[in-house]
Amino acid sequence: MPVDLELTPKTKRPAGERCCEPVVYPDVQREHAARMAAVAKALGDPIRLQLVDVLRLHAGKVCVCELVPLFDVSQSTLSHHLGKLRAAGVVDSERRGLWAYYYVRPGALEELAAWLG
Amino acid sequence: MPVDLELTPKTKRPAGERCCEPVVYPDVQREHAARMAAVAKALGDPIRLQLVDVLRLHAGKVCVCELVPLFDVSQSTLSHHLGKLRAAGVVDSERRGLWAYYYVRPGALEELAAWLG
DNA sequence: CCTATCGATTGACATGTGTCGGTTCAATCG
DNA sequence: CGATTGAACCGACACATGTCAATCGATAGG
Repeated sequence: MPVDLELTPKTKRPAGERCCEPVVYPDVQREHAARMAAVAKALGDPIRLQLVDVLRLHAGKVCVCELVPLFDVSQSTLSHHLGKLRAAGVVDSERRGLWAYYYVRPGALEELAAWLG
Repeated sequence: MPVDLELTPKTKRPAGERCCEPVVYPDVQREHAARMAAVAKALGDPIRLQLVDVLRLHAGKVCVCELVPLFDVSQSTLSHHLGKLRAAGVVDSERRGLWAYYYVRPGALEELAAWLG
């Protein structure tokens, strides 16, 4: 798990010699990082982060019509943000008749939270 | 602190009446969210997240010349990513002669980590 | 000095993102 | 049925982002 980079003391490279051993970042960790980066990216917009915040404060499911007035953007923009959150697996929705209810997918933030420690 | 959204049972609005009370998202929380979103955005790229990962695994400072061979991108691209991380306050660097050493700024991830809790 | 190295900066480019106004479509009410 | 409503979808647009090759400034070695 811990990538073992040796921190060699630096001297100017003697022309043609490599700076340091070609350390490899393990593939497992690469996929791990890619998944977490996708979640972080989804949270990387103030509106989306606030959406998740509100959704988490109500453990239950929240109707879109209650989310829209919270923000200073159009309904279509909000729908777009919700779509991004869903695409990233952070959130999911359930349609009941005319209304759509969103909720944070349980465990969706776990991996990232654990990594951030 | 907890935004109190009442989850009113939904019936079709009688034309002209508002869907729900205009609940306000407190400004304090807005700034809080903006700060965290900025950090999340910085972590929202696989390479940048891996950079932070490597930097954290070495509690100390890591030379750029050791970071470059870890990734499959050009030196200038990596420099660009490091610049973004620094701009977001996640990382800082220290120049020693010809070399630049990067490290994760202590506490930089705390707020986001606590929120993800 | 002259030259090579480290790492940041610049310019260019294709692609992605946030935003909006309209439109669409299913569900609902009268 | 016909009209209305909630919410997703569709361009369109300006702007940001990730990437590279090329260049530059500072530093170090010979």
